[in-house]
Formats: sequence, C-alpha cells, structure tokens
Amino acid sequence: MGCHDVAVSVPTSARLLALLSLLQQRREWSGPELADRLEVGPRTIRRDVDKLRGLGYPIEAAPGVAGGYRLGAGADLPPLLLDDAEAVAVAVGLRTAASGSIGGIEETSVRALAKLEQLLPDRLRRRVQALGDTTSAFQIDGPRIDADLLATLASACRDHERLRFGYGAKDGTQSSRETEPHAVVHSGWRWYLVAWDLDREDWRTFRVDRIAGRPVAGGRARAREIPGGDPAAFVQRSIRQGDEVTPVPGRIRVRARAEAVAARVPASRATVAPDGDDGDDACIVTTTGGWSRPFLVWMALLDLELEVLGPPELAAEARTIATRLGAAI
Amino acid sequence: MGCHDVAVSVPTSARLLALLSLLQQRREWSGPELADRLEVGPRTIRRDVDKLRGLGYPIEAAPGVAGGYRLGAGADLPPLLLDDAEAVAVAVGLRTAASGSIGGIEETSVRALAKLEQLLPDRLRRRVQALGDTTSAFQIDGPRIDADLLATLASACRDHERLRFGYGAKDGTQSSRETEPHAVVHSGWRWYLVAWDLDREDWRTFRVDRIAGRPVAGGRARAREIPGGDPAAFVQRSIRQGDEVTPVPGRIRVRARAEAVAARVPASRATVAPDGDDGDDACIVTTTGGWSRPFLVWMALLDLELEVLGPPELAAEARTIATRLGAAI
DNA sequence: TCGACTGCGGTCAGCTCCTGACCGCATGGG
DNA sequence: CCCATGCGGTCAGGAGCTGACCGCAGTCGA
Repeated sequence: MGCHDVAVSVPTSARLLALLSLLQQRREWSGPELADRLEVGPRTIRRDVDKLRGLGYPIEAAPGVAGGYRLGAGADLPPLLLDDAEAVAVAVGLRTAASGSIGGIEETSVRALAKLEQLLPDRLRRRVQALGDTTSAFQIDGPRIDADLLATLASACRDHERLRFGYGAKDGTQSSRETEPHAVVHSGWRWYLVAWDLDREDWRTFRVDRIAGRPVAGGRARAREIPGGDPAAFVQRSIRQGDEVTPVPGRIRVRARAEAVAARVPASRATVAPDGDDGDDACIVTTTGGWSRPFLVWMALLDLELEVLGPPELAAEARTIATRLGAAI
Repeated sequence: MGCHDVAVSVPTSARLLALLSLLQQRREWSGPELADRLEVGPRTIRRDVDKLRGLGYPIEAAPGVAGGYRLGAGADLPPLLLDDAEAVAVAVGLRTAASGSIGGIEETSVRALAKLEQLLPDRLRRRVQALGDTTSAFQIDGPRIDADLLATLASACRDHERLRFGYGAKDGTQSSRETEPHAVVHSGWRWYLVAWDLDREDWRTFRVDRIAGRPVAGGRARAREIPGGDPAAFVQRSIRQGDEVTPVPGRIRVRARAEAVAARVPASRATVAPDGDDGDDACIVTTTGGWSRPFLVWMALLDLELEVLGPPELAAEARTIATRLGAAI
C-alpha cells in the first residue's frame, strides 16, 4: 500500500509521512503499535507525534489502557494519503461533479481534477477512464462534455502552456487554433475556454463542446492580462454581444406550493417562483439555461399537475414523449 | 493556503511537505524560485528534490533557460495537498459517487468519504453539507440515501466503534439497536449495514435507509469474524432467505439494436439483451433492482419506440406520466 | 482498591544529517 | 556565442535526531 520502506534514505521525513498515512488509515493507534510498524522506539514515536502537531496536524491522544493516538479535524486539511481504489473513486467523483450534476462547484472540480490527473499513475488513469466511459451515458442535461478535455484545458491554463486544437465554429467551418489558454469558465450550463488566439492576435472565447479531438500542448505561454481581469465577465460579454444564440428558457406551471417544488428541483438548473395569480398552490419553474428534454422529464417526475407555458418547442417535446410513453403500454 | 511557515520547528520535513505542495500547485518551478519561496539556498532545494525522488515521487527536471522542476505521475499517488475549495469539491464528488450515480465504486467512495470527513475542518464540512443539501433533490433513483450517514457507518466499521441507532423494521415498529458495525455493503441499489447486534447477540443486516436519526457512537467493538468471511455474501444470504420483498424488475422492449441502447443505459442499473425474435433491431432492457419511475423516464429519453413488457405497475406508471405530459400542453 | 497499560516529558551522550558555501560540469534557448 | 538552468562533488560547522533511562499522570478492568 505504498509504504515503500524507504526509511533508509530520509529517515525522519519518510517516517512522518508514513505516520500520517497510518493515522489516516485507521482512527486509533497505540504508541507501541506505531513504534512496531515504523521500526523505531516508542520515544521516537512520541517525538514524531509532537512534530506533526508542530506542523499543524491535530493529533489527539488518550492515556489509559484503551488509549492511543488519533488524527482529528484541524484548521487545515492534512495531505490526503489515498490508496489506489480511493484515488479512483475521487477522480470519478470529480468527473461527475465537473460534468455539472452538482451545481456551483464545477470549476473547482475541474481544477482539482486537473491536479489529480497529473499525479495519477497510468494504471489508475486507465481505470478511471474505463469507469467514466460506462458512466457517460448518465450525462443527462446540457451539451455532452468530456471531463478529460476539461482537465487538460485547466492544466494548460494553470501551467501557462500553449494549446493547439481543432475548433468548429457555429457555421460549421473547422479551423485549427493556436492558443494560450487562460481560464476555463462554466456559464451554468456550458463550458468556455478563454484564451489568447495567437493567429488572430486577440482574446477569444471557445465553446469547449466545439473543440474537436485532443488538444496538443506546445510551448510556454506568455503572461497576459485578460481585459477586465475577470474571465467570467469576459465570457459574459463575449457571448452577449456575440453571435451566440441565447438559449430559450423553458417555463412550466406546477400546481403545488413553490417551496414544495423548490425542494425537489436542483437550484442550479431552474428557479421556482410562486405564481402571481394563484401563489398559494401554484408556481412557475424557469430553467436557468435553455430548456431541455431532460428538464421536461424532471418535471414529469414530480408527479404533479403541469402546464407548459413555453416555448412552443417545449410543448411539442412534451407531446412527443407523451406519445412515446402512451404507445409503450 | 495552508503554508504555515512552521519552518522553524521541523525544518526539513516541513520543507519537503511544502515543496510537494508547491509542485502540485503549479506544474513548473525553477530552482531559484523554489529556493526563494522556501527561504533556503538553491543547493538545499536540489538536495530536497533528491530526497523526494528517494521517497518515490518522480520529479522531472529540465536544464537550460526554460528548464525547471515538475512533478510527474509515478508509481504511487503522492499525498494530495488540496486547498479548501478543492477539498470541498472532492467531498461533494464523493458524495454523489456514493449515492450510486456511478456504479461499481459506491463502496470505495464511501470509504474515501469517511476518511476525508474525519479530516475535514468544520468550516469546510459545513460548506459540503450546504452544497449537498441543495443537491439532494438530484437523487434520481432508488431509495434516498444520506452520504453523511454512510460515511459515519463506514467510519464505525473501520474504527471498530459501537453504534446505537433507531431502526424501523419493515412492519413499521421502531426499535433502538446497540451494534458493533462490521461492513457497509451496496447491493446495486440499496445499502446495508452488517453488524453484530449486542442485544440479540447475533449478526444482523440493517437497511441503511431504515436507520432513523444520527447514530450515536459508544465504545470499542470486539473483534469478531463475520460468518463466511464475506460481508457481501452474508447480505446476499440474509436478504434472500429473509423477509425482504424482492423487488420486481422492469422490462421494456426497445426498437433499436442492443449495442446502440446499451451505450446509453448505465450498465449498473439495467442490462440490455437482443430480443430473441427480432435481435437485429429490437432489444429488451431489464432493470438490475426493482423498476422505478426514473427508469421509465430514462427510457423515454432515448427517443426510441418502446414497449413496456412488465410489470403491470410499470405500464400504469407510463400511462400516468404520458397523461401528465399530455395534459400539460 | 489496585495494578497494568497507556501517554507525557525531561535529560544525556552519541551520532547522523543537514545546511550553505564553494567549485566545475552539462544542457538548452535566444 | 552567452546565459540561465540543473547536477553533483566537497568541506566544515552546527543543528537535529535517536535510544536509553527516569518518574509522572490518567484510565480501564479485575
């Protein structure tokens, strides 16, 4: 389990790390037990515990026959020592979190994922990939996105690395872009890459779902300042002024109190407001981004009386699904 | 960002940890840069890098003016040094992974979550909680489960701690159980706790979704051997012989090739097989656990011609949803 | 109540190791 | 070509670590 037994080379540092690892694996350890494991005297263990405490890790200790050491929750998170399976679980969890099934932490998840993927041994990366593949069918909403791609982009931003990738513009034309990535931004239902386009010599925002194939890294990026300083604001501006079609939100009226409905609708995807006329037992649900078929289905799952207010396409979609299900019996 | 500057107390160990942290934060660092950050001479940095290499961390270095150090992927995962936001993202990701939206790694996720939650500073735990709450509405399938509760149970198993909790049996009677938890098992769509029941003096399996309130920890558990050794097998036996109602799987016929459908249905939730009569352009999808309303909805989302084969309740459900959507227009 | 086991911390001698300083070398980019 | 970088050797002083011993104070079980 990654214990190495390198105690030969850097005795005390290696031992401190090993000690931390042991303390994370099990909650309670007695001094002699630890001394035995680490092949040092009990006195040294006591001193090591003191050192870890000095480093900020809160190690509690209890005297008595049932006593021992335990690592508690402190002011800072200690270095996490994960075994293989746990690391895979973390990576997979971050991928789903990044794909937006959570709301509010997508960008952080991508950052953490980028960090993790860089350190992940190959054998584990393959396992993550395999699990991710069987899972991708779960992507329920919004454009399908690729967590690996996001992690790659985020790494490039963090490490100031140039990227070259194929990009399909909205009119369908493919082009190859040489860029210096600066930020990955999540708009609530779409991912964007803010980068300096070396050929066009200007800032551009790229829709991540339109990037084709694997980006190729190449060379260092120069330090540049995004106009306005805030990547998110930059994306906002460029898609507002831009040629982006603003997605049409879907609106559905539900016969139930707003609070009851809000509790069952993910806040990141839709907002719930009491119906003006009949606020006590009806409310209106509006999607955050554009409407989508899955949104409709979520609403149907509520098992409450619905009324599609718009747009007409949403109503048409409702009819289609209703017909499908009706015909299935 | 958790830098501490405790370089006073345990110089080299603290510095090694800090160095590892820096190398995880950014991909590329030059020697003088690191020396400056850690307030030591460049020579010491070189030596520290060597030490880390000796500990098994693959640090690559490039000479030349564009050179520097970078931490690569090695045989083992180095201790992960996460900042606050990243730690929260990891915790949230693990919670969703544990709630079964992934398939195949639920139990590992719970283990990792237990480890993480024990180390998580309070302020971060609160943030995780908050995010988890707004998210819980997303639980789409199976009984609603509480990731916190699972983590608590997993901790107790790992640490051999007794737990007392309220339990609602299937006939509705509430009782208080004093247990020594031994394993948390995921059956594919339900969670079970395998524990020694101190009052009944025998092994029991508890359905986690029937545990009421927060379990209370109390005292050490004695080491005991689960009959048969394998907790999963034990759960299998006890729910098979047991009074558990085996859930009725749902079966739906889809007019499309099996491979095409399989790619869009999470393997952990349902199996896809070619239709005997008409294998080339029809297949039958069978749920792993019992059928559920969300399962039906997944199928409707495929936008393919469906036929509900059974059970009758599933057909009735389809009719209900179809009616709801039909009436919504 | 007692004893056994635990953790705590002080002290000491010996020895490991760590550090900063200096050196020359190899490498890669501008 | 020149520069900045990483590499590794050596040296001397000093800091740090280790194991051994001691007595103390909690806590649990008998």
